[in-house]
Amino acid sequence: MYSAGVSTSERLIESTRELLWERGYVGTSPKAILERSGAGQGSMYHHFKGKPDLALAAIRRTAEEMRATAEAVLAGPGTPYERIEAYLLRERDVLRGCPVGRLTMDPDVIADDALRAPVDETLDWLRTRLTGIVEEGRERGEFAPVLDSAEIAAAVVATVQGGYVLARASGSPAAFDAGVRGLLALLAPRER
Amino acid sequence: MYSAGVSTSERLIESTRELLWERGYVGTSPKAILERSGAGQGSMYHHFKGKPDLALAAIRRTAEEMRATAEAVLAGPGTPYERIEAYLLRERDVLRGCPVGRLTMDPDVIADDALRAPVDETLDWLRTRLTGIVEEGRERGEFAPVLDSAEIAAAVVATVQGGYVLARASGSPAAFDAGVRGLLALLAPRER
DNA sequence: GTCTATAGAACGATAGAC
DNA sequence: GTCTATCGTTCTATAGAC
Repeated sequence: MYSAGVSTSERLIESTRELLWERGYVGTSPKAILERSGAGQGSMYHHFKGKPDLALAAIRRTAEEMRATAEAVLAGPGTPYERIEAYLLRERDVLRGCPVGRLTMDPDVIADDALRAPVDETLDWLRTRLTGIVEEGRERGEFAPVLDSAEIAAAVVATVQGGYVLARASGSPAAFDAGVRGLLALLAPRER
Repeated sequence: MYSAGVSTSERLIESTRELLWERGYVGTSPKAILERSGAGQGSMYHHFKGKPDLALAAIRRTAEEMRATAEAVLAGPGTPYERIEAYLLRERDVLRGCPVGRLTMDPDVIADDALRAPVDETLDWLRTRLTGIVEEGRERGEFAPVLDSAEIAAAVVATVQGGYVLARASGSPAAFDAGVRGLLALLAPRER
């Protein structure tokens, strides 16, 4: 028998994902999740052990989605520089911030190893993925040999994460764009 | 008549500053502030209109302090590159994150123009200050003329703010250091 | 200026009927 | 599997004594 819509547990997870992105873990209450999902109190505690358990399911899915989105761009065509450029310039809802990175400012997420793990793994995967691309560019002569691939990769991810901070502080995506363009200018292959 | 210790309103502000840094605005309750400061319920509402008012006083002071700390390094001796390097490498309690930047992930701070203002102004001041230093370096020939000073400044601030994210995600300051070193390597004056 | 008492709402979770 | 009812606590704020 096919359901006309989505399952209750599915709606709970999706509503939690939205709220975690908007308000973080500390700022998201079970009550708000229930209101958004349309589920009742009992349903939530039937499908999940509690707020941390539901949040974990939501965070895991968000992390997985972020990874897939990044991979789609990073595995695209072009030189290493062009692929990094594509990643940095890809369309983003800048003022909403990074749904994964923002969780690092949540004390209850950082304090809980299970909740922090998917955040850590995702950002670590991204750095490792970018390290490989930078390394490829170094071997090709696109990037200077003196550069450390892992350090450049960290700088790329940090610029994005920090760009969100600047944009949200100023209420405009302009600061994010400026930081990204600055980094790309520094990274750009130049005649030497 | 001199007080033996600090005033109650002073202790309230300092306790709020600590809690905002550790737990953010949403995660900080008046009750927690009272417990940490040792003040009673009545004292807090005598000196401040409520949580937002007290938080505003705390945020303003933290912003002022951050600006003074940055200025102390940026106004130091050395070439523009050396001063930026000194800023990036200055000792930090990396895992605690930035007491100002972390507030951008707080929905209630971003939603309140009065609370967001000191955050915006501080990061904006920092970018402007760095823009001037980069511009000076460009004029001296330390940085390539093709570089946009404001964009480089934004990249510098973003790397720091994003470095905190990476460090907190991984539970280690190493990722912060890597990003900073990556940026410095890209920025370093090279023979051309 | 500080204290205790109290308020109404929201928090996170559980119980038990259906 | 979903619902309503309820629990004990915390949240933010106010009242009023001292």
